[in-house]
Amino acid sequence: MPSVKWALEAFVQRLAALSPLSREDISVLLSLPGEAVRLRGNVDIEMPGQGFDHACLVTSGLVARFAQLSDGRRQYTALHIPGDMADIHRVATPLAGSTLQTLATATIVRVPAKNLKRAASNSATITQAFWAYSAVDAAVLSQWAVNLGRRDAKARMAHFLCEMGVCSEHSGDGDRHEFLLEASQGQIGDALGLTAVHVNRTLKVLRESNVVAIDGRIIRIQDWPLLSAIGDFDPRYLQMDPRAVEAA
Amino acid sequence: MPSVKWALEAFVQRLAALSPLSREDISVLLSLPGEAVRLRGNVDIEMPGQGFDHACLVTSGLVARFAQLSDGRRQYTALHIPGDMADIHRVATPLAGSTLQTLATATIVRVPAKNLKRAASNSATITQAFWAYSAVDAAVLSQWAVNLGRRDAKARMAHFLCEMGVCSEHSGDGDRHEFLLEASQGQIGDALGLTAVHVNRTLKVLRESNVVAIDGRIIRIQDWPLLSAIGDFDPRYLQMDPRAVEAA
DNA sequence: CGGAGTATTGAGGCGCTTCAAAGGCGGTGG
DNA sequence: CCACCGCCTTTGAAGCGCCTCAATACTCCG
Repeated sequence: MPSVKWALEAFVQRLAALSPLSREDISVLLSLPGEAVRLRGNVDIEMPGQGFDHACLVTSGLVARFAQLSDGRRQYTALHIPGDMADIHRVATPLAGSTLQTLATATIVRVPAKNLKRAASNSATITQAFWAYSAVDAAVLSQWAVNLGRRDAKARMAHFLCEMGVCSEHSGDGDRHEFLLEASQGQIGDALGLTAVHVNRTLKVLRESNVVAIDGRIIRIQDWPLLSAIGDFDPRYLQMDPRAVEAA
Repeated sequence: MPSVKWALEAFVQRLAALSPLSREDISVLLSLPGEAVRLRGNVDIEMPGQGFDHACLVTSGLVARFAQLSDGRRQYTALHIPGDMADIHRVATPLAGSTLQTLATATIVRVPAKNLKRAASNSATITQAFWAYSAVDAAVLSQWAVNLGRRDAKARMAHFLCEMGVCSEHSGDGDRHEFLLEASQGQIGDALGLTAVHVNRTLKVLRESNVVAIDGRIIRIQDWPLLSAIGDFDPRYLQMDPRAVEAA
């Protein structure tokens, strides 16, 4: 049961894994203020066009970053798990118009942007860590673009499930072979650029070939090697997987 | 005719527009060393898996950042015009496996990574500027993901042409209504997640409805309002367009 | 127990891909 | 200098993948 304190610690640990931080940096980051908020599913957290006052630290649940077309359809550009600071990039460019939405019930911590700015201004190593964090985020996004542009529905789904598996394992609850994915099929469609109906059919194919089993929103991956082959999945880009880091 | 000096100046100007830089920062950046290289089209600049020694400053021509599937198909994740530092994000996370390819003949400047690292380490404001630059790059990429996931070929092409128009105008050669796009239809397909054949058909539709005219690789946009309506294009995300910046 | 959101399945249609072939253009070598 | 070759563009025909519309059943919550 991730607490607010846990989420902040996880975030700082991730930063430290990407870029060296001094003991003082870490204590500055751990004492960042923030207001915890609990939200139900399918709620928009930030409105586009508004000023950027607060960054969003995910504490429990799942939060999607998305962009919207003028007709209202959405495309998720990232999914954030507990321990992620979903929109820290806006500290660097407040104009960037990304917006956030909860998938299921989630609790988030609203961290004032000016405190993040100040922390970055006062420590070059913190700025570098934020930059590295944003850069990994962008690397994940570029894999997402490949998924959308060049893979068919089955491969897209397989790649997505592998990514979610590795992330869940890293976030501490569940391992990659069995984890909770708190998203409806329509929301999965917004991640994969598919309709809800086709998400359903695609999952059915994977289920019937005994690659994955689905019980409610629990995903059990029965044949990881096959699934990652179908999705052409290489976990290195996540910079999260201990097994992959070893290999490098 | 963009020179090496011009490209570096354009890059520094762009940085300064995104994040405040001191006079000293600017002179440090302008004296960055680098080796100019001229490359023909369709050449891979960086191989994946190699270490990251040099960043790539585009001086003339067009350079694509891409990811590759195991079957060899490519998806471009960014197109870089003269004045862009194509892979500066790798200074922050060298593990990020983005690779570069020239589209047509291009000249680039290879800037040693360690000089960029040192410049960032010595100045917090330079680090912030690099971070902001990467963040805008990521914002463009997220629009690209929306394009791939949620728009059909015609809208995708329209959005792409609008983006290229604004970028060309900003880079100084041509305006948004008439510019040179040095890419084959197959390469445009790699940007849009389409086959070369369908790129051709899609362009034909746009030509026959008198929205754009194409003469070799010169794009003339005859009806900008209509094209940007078809593509649902809003230039603000580029953080490049003076008219859009005014509006904000 | 009723209602809203979600999952599931079918039928039909369109959009994009694949395969194929012909013509244009520039570069290279005999 | 011209013939040739490779790359690019263009167009056609056929097929499949995904979407749209639609209907039914399930689950959670008030």
